[in-house]
Amino acid sequence: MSAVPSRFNATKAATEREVRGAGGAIGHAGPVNQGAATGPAGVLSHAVGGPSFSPLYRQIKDLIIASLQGGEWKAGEAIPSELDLAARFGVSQGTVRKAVDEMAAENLLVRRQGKGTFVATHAEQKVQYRFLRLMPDEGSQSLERQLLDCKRLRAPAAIAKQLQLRAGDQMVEVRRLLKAQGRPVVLDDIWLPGNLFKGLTTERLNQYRGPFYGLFEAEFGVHMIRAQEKIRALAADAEAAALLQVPVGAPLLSVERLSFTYGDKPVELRRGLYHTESHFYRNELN
Amino acid sequence: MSAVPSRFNATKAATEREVRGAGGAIGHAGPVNQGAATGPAGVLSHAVGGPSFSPLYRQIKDLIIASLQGGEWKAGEAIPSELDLAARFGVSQGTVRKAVDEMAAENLLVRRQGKGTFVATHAEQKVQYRFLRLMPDEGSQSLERQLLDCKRLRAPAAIAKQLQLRAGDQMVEVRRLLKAQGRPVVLDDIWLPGNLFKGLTTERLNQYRGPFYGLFEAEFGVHMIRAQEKIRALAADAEAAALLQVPVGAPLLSVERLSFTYGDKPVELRRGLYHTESHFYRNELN
DNA sequence: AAGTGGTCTAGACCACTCT
DNA sequence: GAGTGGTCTAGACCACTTG
Repeated sequence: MSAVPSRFNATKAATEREVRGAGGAIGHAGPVNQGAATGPAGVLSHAVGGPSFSPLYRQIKDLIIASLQGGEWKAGEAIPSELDLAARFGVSQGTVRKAVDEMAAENLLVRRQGKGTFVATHAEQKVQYRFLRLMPDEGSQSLERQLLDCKRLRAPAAIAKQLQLRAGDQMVEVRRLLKAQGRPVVLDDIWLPGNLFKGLTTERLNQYRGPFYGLFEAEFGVHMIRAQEKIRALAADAEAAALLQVPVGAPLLSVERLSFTYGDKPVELRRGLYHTESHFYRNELN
Repeated sequence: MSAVPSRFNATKAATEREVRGAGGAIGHAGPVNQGAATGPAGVLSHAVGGPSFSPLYRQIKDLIIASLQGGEWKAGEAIPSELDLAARFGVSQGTVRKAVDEMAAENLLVRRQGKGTFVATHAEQKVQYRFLRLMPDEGSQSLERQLLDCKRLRAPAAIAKQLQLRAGDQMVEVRRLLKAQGRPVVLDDIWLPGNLFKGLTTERLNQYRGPFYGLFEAEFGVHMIRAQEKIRALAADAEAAALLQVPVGAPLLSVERLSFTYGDKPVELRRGLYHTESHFYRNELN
């Protein structure tokens, strides 16, 4: 459940200061360090010179992430207040705040003044298409979904490798279209690890309203928190041309996406073909 | 030079508290508010119910941005220390810190522990290609530049509009190739407002080592801090095909970029055609 | 040793939401 | 009014860089 984190690491701080054992008590335990006025006391998580240096707020962050990963709080739910978390971890509210601030910046949590802090979700109207960068040239986004296929298969080596599975492991393959005003715009092929998505069927996918990632959170407890995309231009082959209703050889945007859950674990591979005649892929550079 | 910012805005805080005039003294002026123990005093920048609400750290941030915009510190230079800035603005170090934190998160400033805080620049090795998302399938990035053209012209309406100029205003047009291992990969057309880039010539562009954006900072004081891109797939026309050494009709990535400087002012429009046979456009989704 | 940013704490008060 | 996150301050000490 909870553990009081070790303070700092292999530094001079470990000398001449009060030192605590690793097995801290749960709940309110008072400030961890009483040795000096307010300065942090030292305990090392590795031996001197070890590879890990981590400020206290980052250790707190890791503990909160571990709780998210363990399903202690589900997508869309509130996590405990900052004061509660501070008491639980035996640190000040300011330290919890800094941990939560980082997680909010990474879109793991959402702060709402006066209400609390909530586990981020893909299933809300406001962030409905968090990972979808396709925009119409005119008008606003509104896409219909058409499921083409959903089947189980043994992982081909190339796909297995990216998902860190063994070739031949069970996996789910989904193919679908996204349409705008009845015209096909996106053809997606999606691959998911079979062990995480047991019971995923065509019916489940068709019943669910909202984006797939909302379904994955609610039904399978898999949160997509980050993704990498590789984008290229390529010519439509016969199959893609037919499905997207474009001539063979027409230029299409190829978007290959690898999505990660907590702990940088890859849990989805997706290959999208975008017809960019009246839509474009938007990106912000900072 | 400096001004003590107004505290908060049209809120209850403005009552029963010490109030300062707007024309604060420069340099160390002591804490602005002595009325209560530490709480902020109130002055309104607009009348009650005005459209502006801004916490103190954001007002400080705006003042720092104004100084950047005014050229008080140039790209790559150090800005004053947090304590100096705190004294200058009459606020605590913590408030300056929060302002600087936000600016560092937006890549306007770069913090270096023990050394100071520096104005971000495109001219450093570490961030050499901050806005270039093209990656080779194998090996590491190394591109040669070939300038094809640099001329002045009167702005066509479509381009002028995006740069918030009037049609017919002076502008600079640059065309160039980027090559990897001698093979052309990117064809860029670049449009710049003529009034900001007086004296930009083929020679200046060819002489400068490093990315264009480094030159723009150093020679013209124009910092690109943010950009929006619209990406599509299209077929190579005869001209692009010849320059990129691909067949006519070959699929290319079209990347249209609008870049902004301080104050969300657009200062560059760029249209790149990328040959994505052995390169791809990388993107991170959060 | 001095100066800079980085971390941590403690306490005050403000703004927002809900009961 | 109670509870939540948001802002601001003050002070201590740590880590890193430079002289």
